[in-house]
Amino acid sequence: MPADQQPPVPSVWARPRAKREQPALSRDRIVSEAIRLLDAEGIDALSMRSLGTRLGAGATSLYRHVANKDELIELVVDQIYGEMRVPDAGDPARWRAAVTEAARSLRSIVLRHPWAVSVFGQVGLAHLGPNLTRQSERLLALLRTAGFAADEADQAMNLLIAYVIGMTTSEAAYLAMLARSGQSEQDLLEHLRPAAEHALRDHPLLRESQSAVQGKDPGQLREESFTYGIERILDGLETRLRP
Amino acid sequence: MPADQQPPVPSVWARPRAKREQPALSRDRIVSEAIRLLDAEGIDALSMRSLGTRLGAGATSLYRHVANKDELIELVVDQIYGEMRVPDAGDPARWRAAVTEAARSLRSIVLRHPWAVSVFGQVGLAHLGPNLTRQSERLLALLRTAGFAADEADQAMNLLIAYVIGMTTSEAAYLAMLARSGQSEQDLLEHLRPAAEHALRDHPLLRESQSAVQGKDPGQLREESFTYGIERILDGLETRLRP
DNA sequence: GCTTGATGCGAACACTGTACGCATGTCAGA
DNA sequence: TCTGACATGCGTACAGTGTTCGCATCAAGC
Repeated sequence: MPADQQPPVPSVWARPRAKREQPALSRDRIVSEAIRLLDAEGIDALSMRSLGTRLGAGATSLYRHVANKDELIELVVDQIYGEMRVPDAGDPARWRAAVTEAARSLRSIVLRHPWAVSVFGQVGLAHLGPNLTRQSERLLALLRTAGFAADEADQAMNLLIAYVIGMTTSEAAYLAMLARSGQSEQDLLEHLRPAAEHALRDHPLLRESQSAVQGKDPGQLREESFTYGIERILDGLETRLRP
Repeated sequence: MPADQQPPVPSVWARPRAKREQPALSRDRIVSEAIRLLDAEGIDALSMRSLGTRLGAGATSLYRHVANKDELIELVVDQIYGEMRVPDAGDPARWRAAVTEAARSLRSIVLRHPWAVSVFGQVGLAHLGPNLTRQSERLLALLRTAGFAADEADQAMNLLIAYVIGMTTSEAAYLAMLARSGQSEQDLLEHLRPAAEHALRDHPLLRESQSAVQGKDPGQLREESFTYGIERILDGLETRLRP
């Protein structure tokens, strides 16, 4: 090999790259850019190629830091569980308020990241991720200080999380459809009106329920409905604390 | 064009097909074959091509009866809601038993069709499908005769369905993973042991809960946990009926 | 017979996840 | 300073995806 490997007309710009000036590619950067992409464009827009491009990298470079797309999604799901806020276990008398706050926090995560509900079914609840385990431990502490024994606290936690996930799944799926339609919620509902009327034709009770909420603010209704469920669950749990 | 379009050596077997001897392709046949395919091989195995092949048809023929894959999935989801059994509204005093039966029925549908949970998030709850609306009407009737007013019955129904969907989502995702692993549940748990111990290292309460159920039958535990949640929800609802 | 409308399907397109092998950059030790 | 080992990035390629389009075939009605 010749000693001089430079091209005939050397130039700083011709050299590949002086140094690795960026934080390079890392699992963390990949996961958080994936979340940004998902928040901005939804689940269908997430491909290894599109994500790679956003990171200024080739599609296949990601595979150095992530085993495959499924693993990436597990990481992404655990990451957003990290946004959950569970109050410290404190005054046992205020356990209802604390649990309610945790539940609202989980709901708001899902509404902030509505694509999440379309991967919960593949990932389960990502049972072993560090963030989910951390939050579970804190929620469990809340219930234990409220007075539940070890095994029952676990069941109570499952009940609470299942309710929040189930409720927000239907909310988030609806909101994602709304976003895809590009219309305002009122326009969409107006547009769906004939189909809805036809579907409820032979169902007087559903019609009655629906006309009872006619004209109210849909967002507030969702909020109230969520709160109603939490309140009933807490009522049901409370009967176990003082027989 | 020449009058004789037959090939030089005509034959019955050379002719495309004598008659349309099969029930042909129809939306119903497509949907039920899709469910068979999903039950047998899971969500990843469902492609328009694989489904077409199973029906003895080309992939693109399906598009004559179904707008696209998303619509097919909506139809499939509504179809399995049709398997739900909701008791007739009868004795108001037995509303807890009736609601419990409906909830168990919904759970068993999801466990029979575990792939469903990975599409709930895309489809919402398929709000306008004929089967779901029919079952909702029946569940609503149950709650109305139990004594709930129109608007509250609606919220109670949302609470119940959200809980069942949320709980079974995590169950079904776990069971799907179990099925993919090809191992028995005991083998899988043994195999996951080291990872689980590492994940729970700094979480004493989770460890305590987990060791409390060590050695018990996992299937029965899931059943008990589900029942616990339903009971608490019904307790919570009951406080609203007799103040 | 001829026309019309519904149905099936082969070919093609743009895209997907990912395996493989090569090039490059970093660093430890001689 | 040279050398080997290793980690990282990426171009290429492959099998498979959902879906569009235009052409062939059928049944029914005039």
